[in-house]
Amino acid sequence: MAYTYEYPRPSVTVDLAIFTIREGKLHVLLIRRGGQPFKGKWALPGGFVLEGEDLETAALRELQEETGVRDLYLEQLYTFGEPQRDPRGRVITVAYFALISSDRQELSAQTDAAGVEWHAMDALPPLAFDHEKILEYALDRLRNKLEYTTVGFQLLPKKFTLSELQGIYEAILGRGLDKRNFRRKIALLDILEETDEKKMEGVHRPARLYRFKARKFEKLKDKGILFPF
Amino acid sequence: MAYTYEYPRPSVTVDLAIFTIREGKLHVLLIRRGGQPFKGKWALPGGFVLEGEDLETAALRELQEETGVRDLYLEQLYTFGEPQRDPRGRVITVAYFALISSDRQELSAQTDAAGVEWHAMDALPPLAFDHEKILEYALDRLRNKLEYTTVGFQLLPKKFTLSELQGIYEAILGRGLDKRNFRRKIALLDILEETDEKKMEGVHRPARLYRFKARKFEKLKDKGILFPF
DNA sequence: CTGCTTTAGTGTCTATAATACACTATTTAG
DNA sequence: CTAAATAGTGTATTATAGACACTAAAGCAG
Repeated sequence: MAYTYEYPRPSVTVDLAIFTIREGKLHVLLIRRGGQPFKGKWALPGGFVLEGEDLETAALRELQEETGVRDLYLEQLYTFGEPQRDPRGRVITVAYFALISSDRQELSAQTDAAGVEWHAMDALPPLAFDHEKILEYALDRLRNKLEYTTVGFQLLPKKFTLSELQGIYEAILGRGLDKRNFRRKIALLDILEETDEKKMEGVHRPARLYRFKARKFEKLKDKGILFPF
Repeated sequence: MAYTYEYPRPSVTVDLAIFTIREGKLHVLLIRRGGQPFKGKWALPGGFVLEGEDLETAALRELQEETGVRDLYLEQLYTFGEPQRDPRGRVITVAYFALISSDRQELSAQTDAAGVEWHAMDALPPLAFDHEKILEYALDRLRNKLEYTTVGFQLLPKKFTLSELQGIYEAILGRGLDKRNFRRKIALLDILEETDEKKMEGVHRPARLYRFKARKFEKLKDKGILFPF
C-alpha cells in the first residue's frame, strides 16, 4: 500500500512560531538545540511528522510536548522547502503559528529545564536553520491578521481590562494606539460584555474587567474574520 | 549526506489551481487522469517535487510542462497532508495558485490533446483526490486577494479596456459592480495610463485601451499589496 | 483629610472612503 | 437617419478612521 512512488521522499517537519505577550512585549518561544547541526543555537520548536499523522495533529503534538499546552489558536503559515535549508538533507517544513495567553504561558515554564525560553521579539538571538525567515514571515502574518481578525484576543485571559487588550495590540503592532479610538472600535464589534468585577491593582483607579460574549466569539473563531484596526 | 533521519518520508507533490477568464467566466485548468487511481477523473495539474528542487521551482516546472506558460503570478496556497488523501500512500501536497491572462491562455491550448482543459468554475466535474477542497480554498484566497491586491490585473493582456478589467472582477467575485464607482477607484490607484488606441469591436462606441504604468506596477507586484474593492 | 500620582474612562470634529444612482456620447448596421 | 449597443461621466449620502483633552477613582505620603 504505502510508498509505491519512485520519487524523492524528503523528510517533513512542522515548526511552530508560538507568540505571547510578557511585560507588554511580544515574545516567541525558542528551544536551545542540544545536538548538531546548529548545536547550542536557538530554534523554533518543532519536529517530524509521524507515520499516518496529519500535519496539524503533528503541530499540536509538538506544541504539547514542548509546552504542555493544548487547545490553541493554531494556523498554518507557509511551507519552506529550499533544498539546502537543512544541512543534513532534504527536509521540508510546514510552519504554523500559535498564540498563548498570558495566563497559560505559565504552564510552559515547567519545561524550561529543557532549554525552552521566551525571547522578546525585539532582542532575538541568532537562530538555527532558516528560522529567522520563518519568524519574519510569522510576524508579518500575525500583524496582518490583527487587522482583520480577532487573533489578538487569543492572548488574553478570560477576563481582562480594555487597557490590557490595547496593550496586546500595541505590542504586536509595535506602535501606540489612541485610547478613545481603540475603545470605540472594540465597542462597535459588539463581542465584549462587562463583568461586575474590577481589577484592583496599583495606586490608581481600578479598571473594569470584560469577557467575550461566548456565542459570538465561538462563531467568529471558526471564520477567523473580524477585527479591523 | 542526504536522508539520515529515521522518520517517515512521505512523497511530496505540488498541485496548481490555475485560473483564467473565458467568455466572462472564471475557469480553472484541469487534467484528465490517464492512470489509477481516479482514472478518467479530472484533477488539478501537478506532480512530484524532484531531488534538490525548490517547491516553487517544482510548481513552475509543472506549470510549464502542462501549459507551456512561464513567468506567472504564482503563490503558495496551503499544504494538505491528511494521511489518507492519496490512496496509494502518504503524499503531502503543497498547493499553489496561478493566474493566466486571456492572451496567454492560448499557448496552453497546444497541450490540449493530452486531456488538458479549461473548466468553468460554476460547472465543475467531480475531481480526483481532495482537489475539490483545494480548489475551494484557492477560490476563497483568490477572492480575498482581489480585495486588497492587484491580482486581477494578472488576468489581462498588456492593453485592455476598463470594461474588460471590470469584467474580470465581476467574474471572480461572482457579482456585478457599479461602473462609475469601479472606475473611480481604479483611477485613484493611479497605476493605469491611457493609450491613444481604442478597441474597435462591435456595433457600439469604441473603448479606450489602457496599460499599466510599468514602474508603479513592478513595485506593487512584489509587495502584493494594493487594490481594495 | 488633603493633595499628588497614576491609570481609567469618555465625545466631537474632520477627512477619507464606500455606496447609490441616471444620463449623454460614439460607433456600426440597416 | 435611426436603432442598438457599449463607453464614459458626477454628485450626494453614509460609514469609517484619525486627531485630540479633560474628568474620575483609587492608593499613598504628608
